[in-house]
Amino acid sequence: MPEHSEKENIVVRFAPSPTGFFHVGSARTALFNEFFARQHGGKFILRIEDTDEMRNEKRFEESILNGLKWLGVSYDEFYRQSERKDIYKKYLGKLVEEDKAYVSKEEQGERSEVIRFRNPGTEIIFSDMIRGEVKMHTGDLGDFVIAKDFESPLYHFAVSVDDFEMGITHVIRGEDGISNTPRQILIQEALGASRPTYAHIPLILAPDRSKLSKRHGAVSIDEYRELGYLSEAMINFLAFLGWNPGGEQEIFSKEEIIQTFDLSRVQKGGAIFNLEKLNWFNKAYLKKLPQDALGAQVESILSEYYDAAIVKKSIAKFTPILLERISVMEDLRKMVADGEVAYYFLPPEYETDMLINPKEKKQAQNEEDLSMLREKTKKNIDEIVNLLQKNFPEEGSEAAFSSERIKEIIWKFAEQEGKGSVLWPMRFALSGREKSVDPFTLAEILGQKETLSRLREASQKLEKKL
RNA sequence: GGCCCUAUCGUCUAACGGUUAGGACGGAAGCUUUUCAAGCUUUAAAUCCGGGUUCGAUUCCCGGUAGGGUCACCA
Repeated sequence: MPEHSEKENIVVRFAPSPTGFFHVGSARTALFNEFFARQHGGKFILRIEDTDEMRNEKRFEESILNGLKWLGVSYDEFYRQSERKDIYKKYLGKLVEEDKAYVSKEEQGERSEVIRFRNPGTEIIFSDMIRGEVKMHTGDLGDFVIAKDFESPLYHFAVSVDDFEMGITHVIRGEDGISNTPRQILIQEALGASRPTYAHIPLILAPDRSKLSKRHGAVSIDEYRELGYLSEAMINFLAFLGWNPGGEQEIFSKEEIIQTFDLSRVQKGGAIFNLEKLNWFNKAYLKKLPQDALGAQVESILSEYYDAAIVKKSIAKFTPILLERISVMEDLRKMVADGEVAYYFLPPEYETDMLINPKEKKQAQNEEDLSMLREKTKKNIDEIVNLLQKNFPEEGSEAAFSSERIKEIIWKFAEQEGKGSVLWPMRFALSGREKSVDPFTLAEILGQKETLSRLREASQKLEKKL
């Protein structure tokens, strides 16, 4: 709701260096820049800081670009520092000419000559939108190196020149940049540039409160995307790490975030990257997605493991059930690996006595009790078969074979005999698992024919043990 | 170590001098078609410590402690 957008011409930049895969912390910095720019109708510049030829890699730049695209971050201008060497050279020459920098003979280090900044050693006070006034001495910085030679500017110099040339009004970056600020301000002053407003956002931490890095698991945006996380969830999660609009609503679309975003409400302390909360966000967004789109994804994953035709047949029925159990698409593969999906497609294999309700089985004192339980369980399964056959006379009337109808038919009998003694065996006969969806839903998914076949199979297995 | 930043439930956070310190994730318990899942309900759980200022401090100030960042011819 910014009404003042026209007044100030805001220009921000996101300036990553392509020396690693797109980190979630970087992603959040990019997002905060974008929120701020969009809210104020300002300009958002993407600047690849690739002055270190030894460490840059094209694949890292691609990772950043792909990640930004995935997060829906669009930029108004794009630059690579490696393509701007003439500009740096010009300013370097100017500073040397004005004796604000000088070519220095070196006794140690890689090369015998570098360009150093003539540090006036003044005290720098700058205001930070998040932290307030920050004061630092620059004397102990000495005459720091700003370029290896006229062709090879170093980070601080390139940043300062670019921020100046590009008219950057607000520098929004990670807290690790805070101690770089005085050096950059010194260079700005030498350049005659105006000073941007700073906002140093807190770092994203690992669970042990150290800086989040590869040894803590997935830290790159690429990994989360590949695991099937939804970009909406990632955006929401990242935005709420260190910032929140104050109310009790947690689910915010990117548009809503842009509307309410406020740098002065950004937290000062670092925030731990909490995967469980991310998963919760993901699940919430998963639920909001249209079922058929999700069904297509579920189908394509399951078809890798099971007969595609069978998967296709009842995809619409079990997609919602599967979705209830996962927070990320990738979890579906885990479910398959854990055998939690197979019974939809293949007749289950199990120990016969597993058909007996475990609560009853536990109470059995001896072989005789157990035998009686087998008999009772078989009787109950037979009755279920009987009821089903009686009520669904024609084979193949799949449409009528609904969970509601099945429940209606079985329910009275189940209540009569004890729900546990009827429902457990029924469910187990159909799934072969101690944990599964409820028997009625499962029966509907399997269809009349398969349901009866599995029940009869169970009955026969019990028969053999009697 | 120097400089700098930070400090509310386990975690993310709300409360910008007066609240039974609120919400969410996660945990526990209960309910539901005696398994799961989902859902709903309930519940445990925090102002780092010590001094000030003030009628009154989570909130303001100082000190301590703890954590973090940064100190390149990397970015």
